[in-house]
Order: sequence, then structure tokens, then C-alpha cells
Amino acid sequence: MKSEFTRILNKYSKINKEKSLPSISIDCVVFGFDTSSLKILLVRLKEKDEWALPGGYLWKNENLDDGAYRILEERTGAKEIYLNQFKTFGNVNRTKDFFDGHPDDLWQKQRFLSVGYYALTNFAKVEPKVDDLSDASEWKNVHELPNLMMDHEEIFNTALLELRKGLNYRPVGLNLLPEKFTMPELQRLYEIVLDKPLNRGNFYRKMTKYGILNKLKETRKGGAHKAPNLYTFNLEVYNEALENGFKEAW
Amino acid sequence: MKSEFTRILNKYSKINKEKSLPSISIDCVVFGFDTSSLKILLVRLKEKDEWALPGGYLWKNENLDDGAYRILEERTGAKEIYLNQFKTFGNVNRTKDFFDGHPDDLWQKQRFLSVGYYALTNFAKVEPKVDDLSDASEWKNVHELPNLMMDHEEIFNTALLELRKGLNYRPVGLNLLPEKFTMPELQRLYEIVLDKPLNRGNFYRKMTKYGILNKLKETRKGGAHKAPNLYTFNLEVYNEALENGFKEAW
DNA sequence: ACAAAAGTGTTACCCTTACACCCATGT
DNA sequence: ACATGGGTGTAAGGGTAACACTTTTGT
Repeated sequence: MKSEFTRILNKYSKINKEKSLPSISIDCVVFGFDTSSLKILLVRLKEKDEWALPGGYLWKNENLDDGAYRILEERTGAKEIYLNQFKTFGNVNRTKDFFDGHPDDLWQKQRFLSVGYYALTNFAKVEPKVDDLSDASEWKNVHELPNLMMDHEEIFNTALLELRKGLNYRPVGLNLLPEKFTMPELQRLYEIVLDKPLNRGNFYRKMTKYGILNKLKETRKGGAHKAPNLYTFNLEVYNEALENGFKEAW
Repeated sequence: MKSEFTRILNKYSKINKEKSLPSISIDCVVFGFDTSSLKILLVRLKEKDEWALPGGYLWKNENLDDGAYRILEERTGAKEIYLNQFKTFGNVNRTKDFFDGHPDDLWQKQRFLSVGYYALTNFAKVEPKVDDLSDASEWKNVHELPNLMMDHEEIFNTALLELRKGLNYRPVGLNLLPEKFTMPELQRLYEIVLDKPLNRGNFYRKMTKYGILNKLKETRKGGAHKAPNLYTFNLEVYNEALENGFKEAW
């Protein structure tokens, strides 16, 4: 008796044989941020008790980066997401045993290299979506991750390291924070990614010196206390810094 | 009339169809260093007027990193080379038109993603080798590169940027310099990679502080002037720094 | 009044840069 | 003597960390 899961696997086996490049998959570590925690988006495959990074295959006529954007949009509905390729994972045994019990000509059972991308998103703009093969798609706190399938834990760990290293020479915040945000909110973002407290005054000066912020005349009304100043990112400087970095030393 | 080149292409088309993963290639930017210049290893394909980075395909039962090491060894005879995966290149048109005129079922004509690695080697230990498909394998100065095929110039540029960025948090020199080397030689290496002069006294202090050097009692005799001190790398500290970096900030 | 936010000041420390000086030593 | 290498000194400047003080302002 074929299970529903197997039926769907077979369907996509046929489709992907037609449409996708063999040997290549794309996995995305989608970081999400709110005012209190750092989470990543995980999906649960039907009939498996493990979670997985959202991923997919690359179409035969599609640029690699475009494929990553497409897969992400399929999973989150979000566009204009910051995406960064960080490493390609290619151990022979990385998918070992995963499709045991399925026939060898199942497309998904072949050996894949996985190109890892990480994405930075805002919870509010993202609608986690299940697909035919998954029965759940949820945000999980990076400190309380469930068991991940294959080598997805290693992929996640590498992504988090890259993200933190990136804070030294890349700005962060666009598309994570609302368009207008306050200085304490920006600082919270950094503290949550780095998982440690930062000094307020020094943070203020550092950000100001980078020149990526526009200070608005408005303040955020409605809070219990003094209305904080609102900022937006100076897109020109921000994007220039994204491309070329803040500093390089030597 | 089939050319010799076509005959060989066809031979390898059959072999690789059997042996190698489809859609994936590996390209290596092999940096070589001597006392005066920075060069990379290039090969020239028979019957083409363009040069290429040495590369190859990944065997079906081979780890990605192992494949890169194997390809490098085939080309240079050198083992124990520092290899670093830096980016995967996957534009649809990156190999466009390259095998025009050849039949569509030629294995090499399919679309490939290329996983880029850069290697650091010592001229003296490397024996550039041609293979069936190439009629030349030469060191070329990075300031005087010939036309490169496909997107290999972009791959090279990215590698050089990564190499330079890496000097900020990774040690360099092992396997590039002879086992015993002098401080001025080490400084020359940095100056050649960075393409700019460095202050001697400050360089001396910086290196000393990193703690990656063992100072030997010996000196290098035979020079025209004062015999300089010899150093070796402290492998424990060196390798630790390679893995975890010198500093991370924040 | 209270509490959060904004902005600034201060101090100490470290690192970097750029020079400069002195010593050692092989030819 | 001379050229190179080794080692250290120093003064200026910039960045960071840690702390503290003041002012502003919404409830």
C-alpha cells in the first residue's frame, strides 16, 4: 500500500526529472527577528519526525541566485529579502539513509550538493507556507531547535557564524525592522543576533558614525514613556556598505 | 573530419557520464608565490585561444572537498596545499557558447555550476601538468592575465578579494614559504598578496604578537649581508588560528 | 513623579601608523 | 664602510569599553 507521502514524492520525482538540474539543491536558513528573539523557519516533512531547512531544486534555466530567491518566496511569500550565499555542502554521506526504503530511481534519492543561503526577514512580512511534502512550517527559536534532518544542523551553525561575522563589515536591519524604527530597536536587533548585551551610548555613536541612518523629525507616540526618535536607513549609504563593507584593515 | 580535440572530448564525455556527478564542476584559483610576484596557474585548452582555471568534475562517490584536492593534485603534483572553498558560481549563461559546434549530448556541454576553491602554493613544490585536453599549463602574473574563458575572470577576481580579506583574520605562509624562513620573506609575502608596502617594525611586532612563529637559533648564511634570523611556524597556534581566526570584534 | 529615551562627556586602554634610533653582522 | 636585518622607542591618532551625567518628554 502506497502512502500519501510516497505518492507525492513520486509525483515530484517526475516533475523534477524534467525541470530541475540534477545533483544540486538549495537550502535556506531563514532568520526571522522580532523584538525579543532570533528564530529560523523550519518545515516538517510528512511522515518524518525531523525538521528541515526550507529548500528546493534549481531549475534548468534559472540562475543560482534566482533559484534561491524563488524558493524563499514560495516558502514565505516575501520578496525583497536579503539573501547571501555562504557555502556549498558536498559530503557524500550528507543525505545518507534519508530515503531508504524508496526505489533507487526516485529523483530525490540521488546524491545532492546543497548550496547554502541565509536570509534575513521580518516575522510580520512572512507567511510560513506548507507544501505538498510538508505538514508544518514554523518559526523556531535558535536556542531551542528540534532535531534537523541530514546535515541541516551543520548548515544552520555555519550560517549563524557567517551572519555574526558579517556584522563587522555589513549593515543589518533593512527588511528586518519596520521602515521607521528607533535606536533601541536597532540595538535590540544587534543584541539578539550576537546574543549579548551592548553598551547603549557606544552603540549610538557607532551607528551614527556609519552614516547609514536618517534621523526623522517624528517620534513614536503611544509608548509608556518618552517618545523615541524614529530613523530610516539611508538606502544609498546602506547599499554601498552592503556591497563594499565598512572597513577592511591592512 | 574530427579533430584530435574533438576525439578527446568525446572520450572524456563517455568517461564522465559514468564517473562524475552531472551539473557540478570545480574550479581552482591556484595562487603561487615566489620572492617577487603573485601568480596563478592557468591552462590552455587545445584549439582555443583562451586560458582557463584548472578544474574538473566531482566523482559520484567523492566528497566535495576531496574532489578539489584531487583535481589540484592532478594538476600540480602538490599535496598538503591550503584549499579554501569561497563561492559557487551558477549563472545560466556562464558557459554559454563555449562548446558551440559540438553535439548537444556531449557531457561537457551541459550546464554546470562551478564550486570555486582557491589554493595557496609554493612555486618550488609545484609541477604544472598538462592533460589530454590542454596544451599548456603555466604560471601567469596576476597583473598580466590573458583572456580567460567563460566566467573565469570573475572567479579569479572573487578569489583574490577573498584571499586579501582573509589576511585580516587568518595566518598565511605555511606551504608557501620554505619550512624555515626569515621575517623579511614573510613580509614580502604579505606585501605581494596585498600589493602594497608594509612598515617593517610594525609588521614585526604584529607577527610576533600573533604567536604563530617559532624563532630558531639558526640564521641564514650565505647572503651578502647580515645573516637574518630563521623562523618556523608554530603549527599548533597556526592551525588554531586558521580554524578560529585571530579576532572577531563585537 | 517616574521611567524610558537621547545625547554627550570622560577616562583608560589598546591598536595602528609613521618615524627614528641603535645594535649586530657578513662581505 | 656599507647594506641589510633585528629590535625597540615614541608620539599622534583613532577606536572601544565602561560608566556616568544631563536633558527631554509621555503617561
